[in-house]
Amino acid sequence: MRIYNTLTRTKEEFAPLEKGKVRMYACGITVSGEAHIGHGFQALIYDIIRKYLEKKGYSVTYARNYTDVDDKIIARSRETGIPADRYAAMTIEKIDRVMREMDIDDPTVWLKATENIDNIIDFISELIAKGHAYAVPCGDVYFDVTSFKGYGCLSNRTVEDMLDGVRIDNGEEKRNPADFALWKAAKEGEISWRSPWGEGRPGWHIECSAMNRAAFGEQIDIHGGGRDLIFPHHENEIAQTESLTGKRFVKYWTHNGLIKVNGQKMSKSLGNSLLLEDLLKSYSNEAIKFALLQTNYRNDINITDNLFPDAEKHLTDFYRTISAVESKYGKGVAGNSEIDSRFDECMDDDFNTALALSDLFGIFKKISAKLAAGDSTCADDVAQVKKTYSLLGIFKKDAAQYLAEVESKANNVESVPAEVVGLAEKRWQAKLARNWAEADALRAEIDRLGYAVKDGKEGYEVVKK
RNA sequence: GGCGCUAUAGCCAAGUGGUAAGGCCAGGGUCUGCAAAACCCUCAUCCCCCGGUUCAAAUCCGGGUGGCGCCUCCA
Repeated sequence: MRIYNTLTRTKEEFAPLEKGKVRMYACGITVSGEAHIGHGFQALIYDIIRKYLEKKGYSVTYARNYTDVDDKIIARSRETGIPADRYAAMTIEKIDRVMREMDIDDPTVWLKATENIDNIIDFISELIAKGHAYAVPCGDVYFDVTSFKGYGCLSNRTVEDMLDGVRIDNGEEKRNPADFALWKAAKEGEISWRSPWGEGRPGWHIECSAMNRAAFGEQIDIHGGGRDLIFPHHENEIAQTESLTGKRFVKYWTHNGLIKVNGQKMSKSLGNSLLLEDLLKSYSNEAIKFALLQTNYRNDINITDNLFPDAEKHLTDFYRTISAVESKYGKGVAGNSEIDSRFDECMDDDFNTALALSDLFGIFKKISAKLAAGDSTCADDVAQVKKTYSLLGIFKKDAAQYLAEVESKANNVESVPAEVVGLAEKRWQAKLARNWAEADALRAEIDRLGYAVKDGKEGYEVVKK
């Protein structure tokens, strides 16, 4: 199995530090707002990586964090009048709920910054003792980037490079503009904890280093997060942890691509954030996953208007086939090793979910052909597909349940005006009377109103064009 | 200005040395009063440009150009 390592910019053969065991950590969400599709994608891909490693026989410990104290949370707290800790807890609850709706599993361990304040303070104290960090009179503590020779190794930049674009705030008392905060002194009315440097709160980067150490010790196998975290967040984690331990912190650094909407970066300022909660109103969680996994996790995903509808359509087709097979032959027995080994072959190459999903079209073509030919082994193939692909979070539902869900979500999106419904009914009657001229005239009328009539065997359906 | 990612058909997208997967769209056909659906067929002599390495390159190297991102909070 090969994994792309951001540190070396190559795909490397995967071999954990300790045989048979994998320690992995993925940076979670700063809980200042709602979960968007980018958060969902990141949670999804690391959930899949964890599950695939387990399938390969590894015993995986997977930790994720919630950053539950930061500037934005404090700002939200001010705006809403809700205490920061309560605001964070409420947001976490909301995010957890939507992730469950997405059917993304919890990690082995959930870590929260506010529950690790002692670990963070210890970590900072040790850095100061070793000469890698310094406290300034106002109560801030900074990491001294010049004290760590490897600084910049992940993002491939030097301290000089960084000074080029760094913003210098006059209020800060840093020795070097590239130094970053480990501890921030509390301002009036802010949530804070007692520390050797006064009342304050942890900086963002230190929490991941400290919680990693608390959860795993000095070294881990896989560390993940969005590509936007490479610098400065992950660079700083390396600096903090490695200057303390003197050991390589992470064996494989992995980074997922970001979500773009019609070619533009998704951001709050552009107002194009797609919230999971909203998407789930229109699409099944499986369609959302299918859509996201059609692109390699390392690439950015460009969400175009037809991405989710197409994914839903494909899944609907697949589920219809599953339904037809199961109603004829019942539930089969998974035993098609070809489907499963081909899937593993794709996943072994840096979790190539895009390739694995594209195989489904061929697989279902064969299943349909078998069904038409009266070959009952198609039921076994269906059972295998469900078993194999459930790792990606699809085909986990009962076919009837899925089809009903999609229908109700589709109805949720479009409601047909009564006028059109009336015309369609008139047309159906004309059709039954074999009055083709009138039926066609009514079809044209409905068409003008922006709807289309589709006849089935037993009735008709009206859809928005 | 520095750093990184990326460039494959109208669109999405896989493919890291052996001669272009898959999906959408489009076109043709079968079927059906018509339409839709379904099914079948077709759809990149070529992978941004220019050089180089090689028997062989979309794939490796060098140089360009374009797009995106990071350098401030960000999955």
